Amino acid sequence: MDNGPRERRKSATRLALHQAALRLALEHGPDRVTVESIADAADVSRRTFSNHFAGKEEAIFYGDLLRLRRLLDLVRERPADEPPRTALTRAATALLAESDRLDPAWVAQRRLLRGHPSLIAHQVAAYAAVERELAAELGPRGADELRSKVLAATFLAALRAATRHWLEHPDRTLAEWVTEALS
Amino acid sequence: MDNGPRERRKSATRLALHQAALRLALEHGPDRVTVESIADAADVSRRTFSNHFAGKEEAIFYGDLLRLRRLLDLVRERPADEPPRTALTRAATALLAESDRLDPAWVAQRRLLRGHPSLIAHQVAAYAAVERELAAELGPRGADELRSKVLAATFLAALRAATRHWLEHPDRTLAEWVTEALS
DNA sequence: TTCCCACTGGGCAAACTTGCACGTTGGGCA
DNA sequence: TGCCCAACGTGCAAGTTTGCCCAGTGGGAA
Repeated sequence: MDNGPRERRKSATRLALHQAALRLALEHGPDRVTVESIADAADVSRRTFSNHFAGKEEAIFYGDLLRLRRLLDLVRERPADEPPRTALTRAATALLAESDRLDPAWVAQRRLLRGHPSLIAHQVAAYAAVERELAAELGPRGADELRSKVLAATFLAALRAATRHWLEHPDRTLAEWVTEALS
Repeated sequence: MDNGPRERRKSATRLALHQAALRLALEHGPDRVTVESIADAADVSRRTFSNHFAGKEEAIFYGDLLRLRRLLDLVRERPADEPPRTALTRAATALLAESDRLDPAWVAQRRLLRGHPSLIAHQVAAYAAVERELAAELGPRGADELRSKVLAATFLAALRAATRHWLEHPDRTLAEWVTEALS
């Protein structure tokens, strides 16, 4: 983390592109949004958009990617001798504790997904990549290769299920659903 | 005027540096402000400051420079057959009409000048350069070389005098003082 | 079908910003 | 007086953004 003006500017434009993409997608529907309109909304050239994202879907899901990477970091921050399942549960709890103020953009993003199967392809690809990283992180904690993969897959699946469930039953907090799902 | 993202960003940086410089100079005094602190306040590197301004004084007076350049443009916008003095008067009136919402930063800037003679050197240099440009603009309107220079000099001097007077006697508007001074 | 056109992805050079390094300067202190 | 050091100005290479370019794609009209 260099934290000089250069890095700050770079992630600022990336964030601006993501937020513009998400806002426009929610506003007009994901299909009626052009890369150019996103770039304009972020006060950046179309070319610069391509420097950051391979397509509008990637820009829309950038927030999700950040969230997943944060989860990975939290897992890595767990003590190295912690058993795999404990580390995963604690990391998930920590992630939810960080974002207790429920990010409305993220909720909107989730709802956006439901009606647009084309977007889901990118979503699962992103999750698959993170899943591999997550499994790799579990090896050093005493899980063989297969068990690592299974744990990572089921863990993320449980998270997704709890989130989906929460969107339909907001009567309890997301944290509660997640805790229950992980048990 | 290209008005693409690049130009917008560039003048935004310049403006941010100017405003940071002015704010810090008013806050701590012009002598106790370093180039680095200005750059930090504008979220820009020290090197970038040097790419825009030769020194902190230039950054502080950038607003003045913009104002003078705007005056020059207004003179150029006057009909080409308008006699020199009329064009000058009308341009000054137009400039005042544009900035009727009295820019508090500009007022503060003027007050800042009064206690710091070192800053005045830069100020007069800037005015001298504009004065030459202004004189050059008067030639095509039927004034010989000497008369152009005299007109430009007296015109700017009258503006400065009216402004100074207004700072001490804010009981009438700047526009009124200027109109009176130019007559 | 064929043509047209908006949208897209990406190569390329130029512009802008940045980090680093180096030499200079001017004020404070031993 | 001589030394030290913060602030400054600037050359240079690398990173980022931009404008312009061209080729590929897909959907709609002739």
